[in-house]
Amino acid sequence: MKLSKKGEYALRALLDLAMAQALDRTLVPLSALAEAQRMPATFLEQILVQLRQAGILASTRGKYGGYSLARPASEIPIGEIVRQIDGPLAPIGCASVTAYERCSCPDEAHCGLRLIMMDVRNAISNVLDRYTLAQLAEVTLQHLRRDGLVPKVVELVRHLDLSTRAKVAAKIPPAPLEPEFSI
Amino acid sequence: MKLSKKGEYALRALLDLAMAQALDRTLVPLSALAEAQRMPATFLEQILVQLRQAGILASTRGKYGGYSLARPASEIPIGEIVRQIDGPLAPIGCASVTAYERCSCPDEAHCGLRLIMMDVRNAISNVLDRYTLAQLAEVTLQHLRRDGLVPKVVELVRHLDLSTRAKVAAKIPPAPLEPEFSI
DNA sequence: CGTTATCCCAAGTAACTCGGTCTGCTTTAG
DNA sequence: CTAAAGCAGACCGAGTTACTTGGGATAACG
Repeated sequence: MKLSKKGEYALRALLDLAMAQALDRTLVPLSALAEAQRMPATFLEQILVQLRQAGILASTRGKYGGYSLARPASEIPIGEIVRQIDGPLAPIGCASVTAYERCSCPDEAHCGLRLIMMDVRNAISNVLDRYTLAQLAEVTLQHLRRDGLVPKVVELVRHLDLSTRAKVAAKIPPAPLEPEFSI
Repeated sequence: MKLSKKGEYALRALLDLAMAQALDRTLVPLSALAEAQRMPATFLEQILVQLRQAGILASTRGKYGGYSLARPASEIPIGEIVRQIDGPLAPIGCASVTAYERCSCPDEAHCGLRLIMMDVRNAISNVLDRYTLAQLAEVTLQHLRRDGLVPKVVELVRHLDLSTRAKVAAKIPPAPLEPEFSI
């Protein structure tokens, strides 16, 4: 029931991005994301491209460019990220809701295995599809604040020319406004 | 969050074995298990060996031999089978209860990802560690009975010389008696 | 303009895993 | 002795994973 490294890196990067955004650093370069969580930058790049193509991430090119969330973090369920990178949540195809696939067993109608695996898939979905990136970021920030800390990614962005970066960031068209929390 | 084919085959074979046992066919040859669920016999064999070494399965060699459960089906949680074949249930090592492993993130104490993945691992465990093979077999048998059917594996064993097979089966030392149901 | 920091994209790749097969035993009932 | 079973383990091709490499395209800044 493993999550791939790719999936893990995607979640780490997005979590950092969401926290940075919550602290008004909306545009974060790949290098900062990679360093903050000690992930191989070139590998992470592929993942971020995939997330952009999936409409989860937006990017700004050129000097002082970087990545930002394409939508408010509160509208990005963790399950969407995992599905995008690692495929369906269900342990076997015939138990999947979003990507059902017939399995090899001769009699699916009477297959107890399928029933139990549907339970598992629902249990997973009940966690991953309920939590959003915003909640995940909020919880993590609370933990950090409690110990008087700031996310490493934010530290790293601080060193950069902030005034210019802010100008670039300001150009991002539909300023992703955070709607009210609703859970 | 996939279950491997190996894990799937293990569960299918054990489910058939448990159903066969519930219908007084305690000793089932590899060939019947493989055919009943259309699994490649030589591959399945490796899996069954692994399950025997793990103390889940017992085997009887020689003509009219076969496999049987090493313990009552009610004492074999599905989670144990999955862990044995596919490793820990947790999506990432640092969220595992039974096989914790430090992850690469620089600050595990404040890692929100870990928290949510522990939720996932608990959700999975709440399904797989609560259901036993006996319950799985019972549910499946009920479904079959409702439609007047019998598990294919039992059909297949029927064709074999039953009197001899029963004699062989009788030799299995501590007749795995089914204790009272306790859920 | 050129430099520099950034993202974009496609290809390559080493190691590993998956899903098996093949070969040749040993054990046991008849 | 033979047939039916399990045992042991080497082998293998294809795919996946987790990366790296290399060569652009963009955009700010001097």
